[in-house]
Amino acid sequence: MVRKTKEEAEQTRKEIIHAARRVFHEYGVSRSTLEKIAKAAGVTRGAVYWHFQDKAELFFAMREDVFAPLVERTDAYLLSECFDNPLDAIEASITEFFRVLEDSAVVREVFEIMISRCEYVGEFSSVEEEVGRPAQDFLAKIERVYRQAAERGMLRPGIDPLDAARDTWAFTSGLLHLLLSCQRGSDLPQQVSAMIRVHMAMRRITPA
Amino acid sequence: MVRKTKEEAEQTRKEIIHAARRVFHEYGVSRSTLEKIAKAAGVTRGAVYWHFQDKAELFFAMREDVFAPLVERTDAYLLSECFDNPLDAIEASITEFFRVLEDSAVVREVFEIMISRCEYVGEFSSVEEEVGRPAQDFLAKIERVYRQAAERGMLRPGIDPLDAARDTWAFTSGLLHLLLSCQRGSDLPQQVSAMIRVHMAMRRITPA
DNA sequence: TTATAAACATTCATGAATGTATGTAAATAA
DNA sequence: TTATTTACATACATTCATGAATGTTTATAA
Repeated sequence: MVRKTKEEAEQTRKEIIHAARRVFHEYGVSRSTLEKIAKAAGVTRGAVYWHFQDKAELFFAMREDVFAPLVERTDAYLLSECFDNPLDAIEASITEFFRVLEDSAVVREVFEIMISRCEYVGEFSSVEEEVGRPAQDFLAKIERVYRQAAERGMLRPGIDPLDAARDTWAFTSGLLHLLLSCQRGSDLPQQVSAMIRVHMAMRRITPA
Repeated sequence: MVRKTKEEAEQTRKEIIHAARRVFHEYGVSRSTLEKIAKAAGVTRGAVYWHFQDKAELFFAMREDVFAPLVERTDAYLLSECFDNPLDAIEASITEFFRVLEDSAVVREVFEIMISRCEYVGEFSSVEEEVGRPAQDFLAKIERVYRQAAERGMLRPGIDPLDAARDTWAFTSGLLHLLLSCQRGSDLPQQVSAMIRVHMAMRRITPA
């Protein structure tokens, strides 16, 4: 049975992406042969080559699948006007990010692949920029929000908005990396939300 | 001419390690063949196999070469009794770490290899633990120093030493990752020392 | 002085992994 | 209904990396 219908074809495409994620996660990207991925998806290499030009394109597809909706979700909090304190928006956005990371095994797997199971050289060096861009964007966004907080007198006096943004930027990046590389027995996952709260508390005005 | 003297042999061993670093950095670990490394070192694969069992052992040797002295240097600041304010010890230690990273191309290359040019799977999954251990140790050490600062009344009231330590821990890790993955045109390297100063300033008692 | 072993170089067999080329049956358009 | 794609599977050629085996000097110990 060859020649599936369009929907079926789209389905196998998704299955290949899912299989790629599992195989990438288990063996690392460079040791993940297209044969292994194909087998894990229940197809042959022919199918993989039909849907994707090569391993790199498959990698990009896998990444885009989870990245776009994640950025959209966190931005919804960050840019929301519903918070009367902009600092709450930042805290909610970061908290949401790590909640998704905790709840969704798929998202976590993709991040683990990107952080500790992929070599950013050759065809993959462009990925580094694509991964770096959201990070840069995040810095720009929280700087704006911190500035709003300062204007409304809700940022602790003496703290420059840009400085606060850079510090939160590094904090978030570090927490992500530590979380993904922490041993199984670590209690870090349980500390995450508290760490975020403490981090933000340090830049709030003291509640008299 | 084969059969070198012991010192010459040790010299070629070091040259193989240096060559490995350059090749790892350019091609990534998995695409770095022992043939390439050997050629870069001016020897053949025979020499590489003589000194190291396989690529993994060569990788470990390269890492250990720069890691041990670096930890020693930063710990010297962190555990020094010369500072009358423990927060200065933390600040000096972190600053020193990033200064070495900025000044030494060798150190930077090794960190870049470990962070974005190596897949932590298979024989290399143990590296992740070895890299994670210094990070865990760092957390424990700065927690102790923060506690000293609190006892001496030099930590801003309302901040728990453990909370401060965790926040600094994440900040440092994040700054490292952002720095190593930042684009060439970025001005982040110039901001590093200021960011550290700002970070620490937020937990110092307000200078009246 | 000589036997031994160190410090490599060279060669070989083997096993992947990749990309491409070709085969094929069914869906779809005309 | 038939011609043409589509959506794969199969087969093939080529390249490349690894590990082991073996060869070759020469330092070094006895």
